[in-house]
Amino acid sequence: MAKSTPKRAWGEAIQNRDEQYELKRQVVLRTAARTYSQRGFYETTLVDIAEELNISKPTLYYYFKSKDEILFECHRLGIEAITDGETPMPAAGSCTGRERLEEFLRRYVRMVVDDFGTCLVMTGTNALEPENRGRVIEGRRKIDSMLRDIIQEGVGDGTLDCPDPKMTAMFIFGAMNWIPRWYHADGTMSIEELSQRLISFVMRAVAKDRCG
Amino acid sequence: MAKSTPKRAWGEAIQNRDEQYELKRQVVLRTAARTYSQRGFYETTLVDIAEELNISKPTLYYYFKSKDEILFECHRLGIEAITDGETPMPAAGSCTGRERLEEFLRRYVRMVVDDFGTCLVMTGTNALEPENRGRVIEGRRKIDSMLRDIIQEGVGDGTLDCPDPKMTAMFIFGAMNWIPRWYHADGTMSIEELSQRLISFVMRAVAKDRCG
DNA sequence: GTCGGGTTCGACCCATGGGTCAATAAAACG
DNA sequence: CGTTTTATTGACCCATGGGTCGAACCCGAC
Repeated sequence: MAKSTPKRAWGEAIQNRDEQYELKRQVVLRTAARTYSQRGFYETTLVDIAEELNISKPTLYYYFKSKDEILFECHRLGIEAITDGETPMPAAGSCTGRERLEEFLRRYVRMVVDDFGTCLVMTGTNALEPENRGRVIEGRRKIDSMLRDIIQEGVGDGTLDCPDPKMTAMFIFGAMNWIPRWYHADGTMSIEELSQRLISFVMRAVAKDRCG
Repeated sequence: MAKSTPKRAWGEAIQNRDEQYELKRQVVLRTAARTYSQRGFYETTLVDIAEELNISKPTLYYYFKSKDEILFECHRLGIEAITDGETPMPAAGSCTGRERLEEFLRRYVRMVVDDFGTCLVMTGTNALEPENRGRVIEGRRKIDSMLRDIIQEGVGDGTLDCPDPKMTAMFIFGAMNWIPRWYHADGTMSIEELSQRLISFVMRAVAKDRCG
């Protein structure tokens, strides 16, 4: 039960005040994301999160204004991992739709196995307050249309082939969003391997020319 | 807000006592399943369900012993829709693995768009009490291995082809379990059409010989 | 009728858990 | 060293919602 450092609750190196603050916020978010994903949002109490960090509940309120906000930040980070990746997606037209699809899938899988991505797809948006909820839904919608557009592009340039791009996108999202429910990074299979398998599965389904 | 029959809350024809009881139980379950799926388990209060039925909360307790039991029954019905279908799955060996796969997918999609099936895949098992939870997980495990076995069979008889049947099964379940999150039977697309699209998507990915 | 069981509900109980506050401890500052 | 600012917490508040209970109600049977 006791974490690695029983005395120094947070246990990071000393930095200046503001950095320290931001750093602790991040730690809270990671922990919360993990706990929300594992036990579910409503099954997780703020005391649970606090205990995992060896701090007290009111301290959480020093960094966040509500349980809801914590969840929202987790979702936001998950979404941004896709929409504002450090290296941007190759622009439409710069390569084939099929290549862009592969790149998108690789990114999305990487996102979805991360704490925040997992939290995004495991906890529904129901829990969020109306305003935050709207923002998250908007973000997801954006990601949805990214994939849809890529598929459409691939159909256009002849590298992909499927009857209904919109529905196909949903099937693909389903396959990927389900990953956190069964995949656990316990060494038996690397993320790269997982990602590769998913890509070949999808490619067999939608690529124009067959390739095992 | 007011339902069709403001006076007679339940609104079915009169039957004998026991049938009436069973019938009302079923109505409660359907309503609960729908509400749980739409708003989420924790966002749904027993009063919500009661109001939707024009009855009071204590009446629910005349038919069920807890909120948890209601959810469990919903899950149970969802699972049984697959495991104990009226017409049993064709036995292994009676036809090709590929044919059995198609049949399984058709069944599963039909299940997943039904109220209970939707509830099963939308609400996590976290909400359930340990005992019921175990039973549900056991049921899901059984369904999982059904699909896995079918795929394996297909690989064995040469009608299917995929590198990792276990993982492939998970991708397929993901694609199907995600359906309730975007598909709504509002007339624009029939369940049969949906089912057919899903099947061709999956078949392109795992069938040995290509067929658009 | 009126009796008796099946059915329904208003009113209540109470544990849970999100959220607050005033008081402390720990740094930073001079 | 005081003093101010930042960080942390024990103790508390209170709305919510699952669950209970006894009274009332309905309805068929004698």
